[in-house]
Amino acid sequence: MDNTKDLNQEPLTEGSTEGYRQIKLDKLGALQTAGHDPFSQVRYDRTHCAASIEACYDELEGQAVSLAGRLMAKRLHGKAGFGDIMDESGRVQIYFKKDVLGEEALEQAKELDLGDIIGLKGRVFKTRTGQVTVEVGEFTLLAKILQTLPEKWHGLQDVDQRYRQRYVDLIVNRDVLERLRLRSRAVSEIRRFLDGRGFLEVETPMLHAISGGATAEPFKTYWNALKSDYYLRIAIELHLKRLIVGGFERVYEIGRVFRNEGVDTSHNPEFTMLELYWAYVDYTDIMALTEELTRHVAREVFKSEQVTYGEYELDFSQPFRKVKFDDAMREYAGCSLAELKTMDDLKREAARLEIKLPEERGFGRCLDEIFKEMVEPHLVQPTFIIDYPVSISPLAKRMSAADKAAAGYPADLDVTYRFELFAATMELANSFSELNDPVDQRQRLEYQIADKAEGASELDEDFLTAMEYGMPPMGGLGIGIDRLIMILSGTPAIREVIIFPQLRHK
RNA sequence: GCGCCAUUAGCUCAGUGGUAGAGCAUCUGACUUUUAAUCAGGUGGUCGCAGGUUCGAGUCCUGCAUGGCGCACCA
Repeated sequence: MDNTKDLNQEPLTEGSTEGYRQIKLDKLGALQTAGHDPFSQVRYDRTHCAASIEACYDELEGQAVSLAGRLMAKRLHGKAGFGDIMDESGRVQIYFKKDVLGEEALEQAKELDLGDIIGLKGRVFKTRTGQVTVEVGEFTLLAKILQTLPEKWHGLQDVDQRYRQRYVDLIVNRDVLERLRLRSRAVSEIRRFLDGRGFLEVETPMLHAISGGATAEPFKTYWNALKSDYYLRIAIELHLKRLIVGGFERVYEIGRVFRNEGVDTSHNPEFTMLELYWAYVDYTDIMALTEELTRHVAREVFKSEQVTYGEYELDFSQPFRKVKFDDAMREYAGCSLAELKTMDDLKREAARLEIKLPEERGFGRCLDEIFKEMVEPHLVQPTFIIDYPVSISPLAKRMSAADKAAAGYPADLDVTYRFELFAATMELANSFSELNDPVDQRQRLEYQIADKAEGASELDEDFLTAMEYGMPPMGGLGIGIDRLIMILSGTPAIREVIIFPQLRHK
């Protein structure tokens, strides 16, 4: 494209999309012809960030500073003009004046477009209205915008475009950048917290030959060299447990897992999980750790243990409520686990409660459905639901007869040492004293397959073999990081806490 | 996958079968402390895409695409 073409030959397109772009291309071409190619610049030395100019005004008044960032506003006044420059820290006003810059540089400044990236050196002062400002002594164009930024009042509202062009969203909707920055800090803080307690971060495969560790439909892929189907992992669990067999005693992984399911305000098909395993402790230790971790991140990163989340006011400052699964069912579904032993029991209660059970699914999935329908909507404040039935807990250890008696459960009720953490009716964490009996484990996984649970179509024999080498008793934990960030940042939409959420390819 | 709704200028939006609009942005001119700068004058449209009804469709109908919400799927 000829960037130096005469502007007068294209008078009719100036207001069109191509026209806007062509005008900027022409400006760029003129600069390049004059030997001022912005894209030849490789660095710009800064002394300050934008936000520090106002924050440190008392020390900086009258001082020379250098800044770099994006031009976000222009207010021209003939032989002078104001602008706003934005960098990651924030914005500061800049002032161009002919007396200081000279005629040629002032003209170049007036040619700048909203969205151009510039570096500048200047003197800090306050205008007569008291606005902290940098009077520009010299400036350099570091990148030329060719597109047009969205409007300054309303920004970019179109949800589709916000996610597809997240870079534009980030430029004009600064709260998005701030929220994603908090997310990163929270993840760092989680690592610090766990590292400080002797946990070792590890990385395990994302490509799995057998999909396991959770009940979910996997994404399938194909490994050409091996001529084999593979799956993207749906959980991290089974590999981390192998490490505990091998002798690691405290491990965790923070990483992406993939589940082949729909998108809604609390689901993205790829999401970030924290899983950790801690040898020789039980689920009550993990419960304490989970509560401590959650409160720590709320306090250190989000600076508040009270959060407004949609219609809810959540309070993380108080000890989290602990409710037995059985008690929650009695209270909200009006039936105890002792009354729910067969598929017929479930059908009877579902009919009474007017719940539609999933078709062609087994006992566990249907019991889970009743819990989800009747109990979960009540779990607003941070709440641990504890002691899940074995039918929906294939990897959790069975409660001993002594513990069941102590907790008041009937001797014939099969419950496990398991908890889940809920807040704002959403599941945040899942944990148990891990089953380490390889014979029982085999039976449970076979039951899952017979129960037609999704993803459970093939036994992971190597995992069972690992367990046969002896797996110490341990507590395990999984936390949905995206959901935790949603809750702690008060953002009731998972896509607002994921940098590039999944969308249909256009 | 199902239902409802949306899609008009770069962005945010109005437009109720009869000439396609506003604000911001952009262009031209004026303006040396403005800050949603101001003032004057312009440019800018495949009304998501494809059909149909009608003398006439941005508007009504059908299909498709993308998105939103709800449902379904989903520890």
